[in-house]
Amino acid sequence: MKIQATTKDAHELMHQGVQALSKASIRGMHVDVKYCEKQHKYLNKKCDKLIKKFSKTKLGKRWSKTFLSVNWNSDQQLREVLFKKSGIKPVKRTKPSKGHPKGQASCDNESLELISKSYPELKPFMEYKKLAKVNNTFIAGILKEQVNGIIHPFFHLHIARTFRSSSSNINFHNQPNRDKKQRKIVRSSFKPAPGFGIMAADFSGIEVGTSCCYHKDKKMLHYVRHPEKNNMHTDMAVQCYLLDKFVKEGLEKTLRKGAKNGFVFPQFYGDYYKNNAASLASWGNLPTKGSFSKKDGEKLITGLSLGEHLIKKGIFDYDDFVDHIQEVEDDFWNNRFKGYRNWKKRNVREYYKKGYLKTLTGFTCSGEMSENDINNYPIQGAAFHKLLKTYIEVFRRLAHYKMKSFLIGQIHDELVFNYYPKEEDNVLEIVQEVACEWLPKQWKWINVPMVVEANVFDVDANWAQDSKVLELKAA
DNA sequence: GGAACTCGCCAC
DNA sequence: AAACGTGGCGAGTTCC
Repeated sequence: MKIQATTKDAHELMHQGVQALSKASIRGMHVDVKYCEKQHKYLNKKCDKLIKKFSKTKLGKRWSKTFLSVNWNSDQQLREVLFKKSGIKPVKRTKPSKGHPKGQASCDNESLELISKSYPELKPFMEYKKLAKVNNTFIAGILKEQVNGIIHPFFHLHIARTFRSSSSNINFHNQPNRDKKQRKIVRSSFKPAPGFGIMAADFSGIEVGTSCCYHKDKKMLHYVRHPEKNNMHTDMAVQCYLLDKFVKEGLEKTLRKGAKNGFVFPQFYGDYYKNNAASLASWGNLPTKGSFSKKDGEKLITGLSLGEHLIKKGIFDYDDFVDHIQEVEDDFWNNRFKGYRNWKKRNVREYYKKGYLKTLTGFTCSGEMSENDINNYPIQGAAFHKLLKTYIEVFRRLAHYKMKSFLIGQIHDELVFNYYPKEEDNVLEIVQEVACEWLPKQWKWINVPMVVEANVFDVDANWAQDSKVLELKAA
């Protein structure tokens, strides 16, 4: 696989991008060293306590007896204890590799979660693993990289095969966000320069929007251009779970998330209905084998449980549900988004004919690619390039107007600033102007509105504290 | 004592 | 027929 900037525009994007991003690395971002050190000690203590608790249980004792030198961080030892000494049946296996052609019995969190239903004593151990990850990877990482309270994460443009960026030392791209507890612990470490505030500007639905620039699918364009009329993820939740109506509060909101993260996005990346069904079931609190019952799933707004509701619709067990999701998949590509499907077919055909692909942003991908790769790379790359071009221009304008506010980095579809309080509105205005109006003028192939969600944190507040949210759109 | 591999998990 | 895209990194393990 090889990818090259084959237009002047693409070349300039890389050169200017490298310069703008390195300036952020050089300037760096402030971290709260005292907080990190305190948190590090506290988490170590907490981890010790959890392990002490676990080591007194049956499984814990068995582990100690089995090995001369116990290592609570060794998955190999855990495997031995669970699957050999205790006779527990593995939930799934790891990917086949050189050393293990059939894969090994997996002991990831998903497996432990299921096993813990019969062995609740595993709970403190699972908690330990979570906290150890936060402590050793994130808090320790910051302490290791900080110099005088400032870290200097790198942003690379030459690593990702899609010409996305990557980040290292520390990796600014994977700081915990979804899990509230982890987010709080880790993001509290990041603070603005004294007297400044943190601001983050997210491009909403950038990958879906960028896919539209390629396939121009009518229905998807309608969804993206008129989100207030129809909402793709809501519609898919209704279809996947056979809802009669969708209500914004309650379980339906979770089911919408399920449809988005368990069906729509995985489908875009090339996943298929069997995996989707399992994911959708777990989002809906349904069993992934056997019959559904009244007890399954939380209550819908109608008063019925989700399990009860599905039985009423003729979905009696998990296998019925899988069949149903297969039909949803079929409808998704052959009916709802057939324009997208046709583009994928054309795209693959073109690649096999010519041996390379072109992205809308002027990059050429050649070499060996799978069909999923062929349809993903151009979208993922161009989506990031929208952010990068915006980053460069915003950077240029901040300097041009001699503003104090500055960019500290980027997270794929999100610009991150330190804003100077008096310039708050100016920064928002610049982002709005550049992202929503200037960018679509530069790249005429952009056929969907650019929408930005700005998160403005209080002055001197850290990255985990409250922020106000503003939506920026073209005037 | 380090390189390479494996697994797991964090982000988009 | 097969079956999820892109990264970084910690920790354990294996091999040289």
